[in-house]
Order: sequence, then C-alpha cells, then structure tokens
Amino acid sequence: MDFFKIAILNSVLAIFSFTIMPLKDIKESFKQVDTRSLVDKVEANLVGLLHQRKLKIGDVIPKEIELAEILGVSRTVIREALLRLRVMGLIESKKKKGAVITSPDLFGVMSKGMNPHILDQESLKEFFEIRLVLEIGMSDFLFQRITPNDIKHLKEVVSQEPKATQDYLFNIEHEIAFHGKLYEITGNETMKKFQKMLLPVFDYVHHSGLLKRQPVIKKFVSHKELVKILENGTPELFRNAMRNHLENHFARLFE
Amino acid sequence: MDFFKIAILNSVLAIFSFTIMPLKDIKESFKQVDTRSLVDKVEANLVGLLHQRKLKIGDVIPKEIELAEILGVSRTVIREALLRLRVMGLIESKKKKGAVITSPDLFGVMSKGMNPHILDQESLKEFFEIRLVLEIGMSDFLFQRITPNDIKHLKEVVSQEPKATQDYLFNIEHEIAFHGKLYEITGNETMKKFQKMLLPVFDYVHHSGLLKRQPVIKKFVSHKELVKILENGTPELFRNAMRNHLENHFARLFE
DNA sequence: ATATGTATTATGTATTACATAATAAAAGTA
DNA sequence: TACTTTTATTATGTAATACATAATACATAT
Repeated sequence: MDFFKIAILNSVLAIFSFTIMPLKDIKESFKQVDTRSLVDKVEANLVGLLHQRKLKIGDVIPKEIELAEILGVSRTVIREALLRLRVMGLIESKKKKGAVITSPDLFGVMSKGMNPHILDQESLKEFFEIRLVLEIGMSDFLFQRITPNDIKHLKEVVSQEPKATQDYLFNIEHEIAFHGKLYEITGNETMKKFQKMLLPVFDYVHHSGLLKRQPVIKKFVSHKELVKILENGTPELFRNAMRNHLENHFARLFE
Repeated sequence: MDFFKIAILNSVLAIFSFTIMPLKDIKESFKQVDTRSLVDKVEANLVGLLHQRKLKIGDVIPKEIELAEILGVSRTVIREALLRLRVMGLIESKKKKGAVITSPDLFGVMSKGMNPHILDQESLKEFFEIRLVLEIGMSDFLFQRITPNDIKHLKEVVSQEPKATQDYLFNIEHEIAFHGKLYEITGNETMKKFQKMLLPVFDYVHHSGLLKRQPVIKKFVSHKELVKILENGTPELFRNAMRNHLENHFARLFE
C-alpha cells in the first residue's frame, strides 16, 4: 500500500528531480510554499524598491490603476498595499496628485499602539527601564547643548515645586516638567518624541501594582542639586547624580 | 452686494441660531467641520474602545459585515480601518475566526520604516546619538543581571578580535558582536529590538559623510577593559569607561 | 480510531460604479 | 491686461456585490 503512495509521490516529484527517492528524502524535498497574500507581495515589492533606492523621498509612485495593471492585480490589492505604506508613514497620498514617498514619522506610528492597557506587563516594565537608561546616558548631550536660558528655566521649575516634593514626595507633574525639560535640552527630537510617547506608560506603571512596593527613601539627589551640577559640574558628575536621583525607581525594579 | 451675502449666510446659520448676527460673530459661529474620512472616524472609534478598556487583549471584535452594519458604512471602510489597526499590530485577523486584539509589536512596525535611505539626515544622526545614550545609561542593568557565562562569552568575543582592533582600528563586526551582547545582558528585550533595528542606521551613518571626519584617537578604553570592569568594577566605573570607549563617536558628533 | 472528505463561515480578492477633492484650463469680469 | 470665477479633468475615497480561499467543525469511510 505505502509502496503506491511513494510511487505517486515520486512521480509528482519527478517534476523536480526525475529520480526515485526514499520517503524521508521526499519530505525534505518539499520547499515551503509561499503562503503570502497578494497584498503581502505587492507591499514587499514596493518596500523593496525603497531599499534598492529605486525610489527616494519626493518621488511620486504610479497611480493606483497603473500599478494594478503593471503588477497584474486588482486595484483593491494595490490600495491595501499602499495603505500599509501610508500607515507606516512611508508615503502620503493626495487626491488628484497620487502618492509620494515621504520621510516616515516612525513615532507617529508607534504612539497609537502605545497604549498601556494593551501592552503586556513585561513590555511596560521594559519601557520604564529604558527611561532610566536614557536619562542617565543623556548627560554628555545635556552639557554639550545646554544654554543659560535652559538653566534659568530649570531653576524656575524647581522653585515652583512644593517644598515636600523637594525632600521625599513624588509629584508626577513636576517630574514631567523637570525631566521633560531635560529631554528638550538634549536637542534630540527623536528622543523627545520617545519620551513623550512613554509618558502615559510611566504614569500607568506607577499606579499599577506592576512594580514592587515603593521602599522608604532616606535621601536622594534632588532636582535642585541636579541643576546645580548642570550649571557647574561635569557630565560624569551628572550621570552619577542622576543615577542617585532615580534610585527610587531602580530600587523598585531591583527590589 | 455684501448685504446679500450676509443675508444668505444668516439664513444658513439660522439652522443653528435663528438670529441675525454681524459678520464678525458669524465667522466665530462656524465650528470647525470634521474633515476626517470615514475610515479615520471608524479607526478612531475602534482605537477609542481600546483606550476605554472596552476591548482588551484576546477579545474578538465583530465580523467585518457586522461592524459595517453597526457603524453604517460599507465593508470597504471597515476593512481599511481594521487594516490600519493590523498594520499597527493592534489586531490580528484570521480567516473564519475574525480579528482579535493583540499585544502590539511596536518595533515590528517601526523597523519597516527604518530604512536609512529614506530617513532624513537629522533623524539618522539622532538615532546614532540615542545609541550612545543607551549604552552609557544601561550600566546598572548590566551589573544587575550579568552572569558568569556572560562574562565568559564577552571574553571570547574580545579574544577573537584582531589585535589591531583592540588598539585603534574600528571593526564593525566586532563592534556589533560586543555591543550586541551587552544589550542582550540587560535582559531588556525592547532595548534589544531597538538596537537590532538601529544596526543598519549605524552602518549607514558610519559610511555616509554625515559625521565629521573621524579624528585621530590617541587612546580609549578597549572592549577588554570594559569586560574587566564588568567583572570587578561598579556601575559607576563602567559608565565612565563606556563614555570613554565611545569618545570616538562623541568626538565626531561634537566636533 | 484515525484519516479523509464536506459544509460552513469569515476574511481575501476582484470588479464596477460613483463621490469627492485638488488641480488645471477656460471663461468671464473689472 | 490682470484677476476672479466656472468648468472640466483626474486620481483617490467610498460603496456594493460577487466570488475565491483558508480555517474550522462536523460527517463519513476505511
């Protein structure tokens, strides 16, 4: 019985090899068939053109109907593929004009998905960690780019903090005001967008039971002291001070 | 002449107010009309459900046809809205089963758009900067999570580096092997994905004329020394050492 | 009892028609 | 002539319909 099956398989496989093979070899001979949908292929096709630099920013791509004809699929498929590119921010399409390649706003895409409620807990914790990493690591850029006006601004922020906050309490608004300003000083728009995107995450992580119970903090570097270092200190000093300032958060992560 | 126009406008506005108004007031009375497309609205509608927690991970959303009936638009519109969510990684749709809410792979979305060739130069530079920030800032996580095996692995990587690389040359493969391992040690998958996504950017930025001419470097902390610190030092020591190790890149950024 | 066929169902693809907005060309007016 | 207003034109946006395809559950046969 099996003999016939093998025979049939072999005859099928003859298209590829023209030889009789044992069953085991036969199985290995099958290539994974391409299950991608038409849209997948068209999308890959278009993205491929970008990567091969056949298309660059500002280029207009053919009209939907033309693409449909060129690629031999329906306009529906083309539209769906183009739509994907559009959601990714790779193209912009205007009526009458058609679609043009654009420099993608990577974070625009991400921020819609950045909903603390639907991110799994591990991801949330990781984003929280990245914040700490960024704020410690940004020191050199702060010193490189800070202006007297920035210092002034920071001092104002600090001066408006309730006294209690300066000592031990945690006040989310002032945190944002102060640390947000730091991101701004780095002059790195991408990093700033990243921070902005993460804000709801911080808030969420703080209020969820995701982190360990907040330990009692004895003493940590205050915003005021951080500013002082920004004014008179060095990147190295600031890194360590910031690390200390964030001790509260680290402690909750590391337990 | 203008009188008639005002009269007409007033009659139009009568739907809202039933009173005659002077031209200035009329202008202020117009509410910004919602120019969003149907798809935009449906998308906002669905995303809104996520944010309000009416929908959570694993929930299945109504069939396309049902949605079309509920919202009073064509299936085309529904499909396009769902597609957007799908591209953002918010849902997955299977034949026969329908669509279910998923925990989005934020970086999966981004990485398709992360094509050095179509990113503007400023963004590229900023991503490059973020890499430096991350690697300096990750110190505490390295020390918290590194294992003896990791140390061993790092030592092997270092030992396989050409002698020249240890002193002054820059070898992209070894850079990736070494620094990539560091990201791995942090245990932060998100950060790892981020790094992986950025790799082509680094390569591109290095080879493009984007950065200032590479200055002659006298002496900097080597990979070998970094490992030594990881083994016997402190997070603080490592941060500073890493900063020094990256001096090469900083110099090119800061001139 | 396992494997194979079959029905069902929801998404995927195709086609057609029309709506809408942006542009360019034409016509009208000062 | 210059300048505004109308009017085509054109490509994307929306709609409706029909059929293809893949996944599942159920029935059937060996």
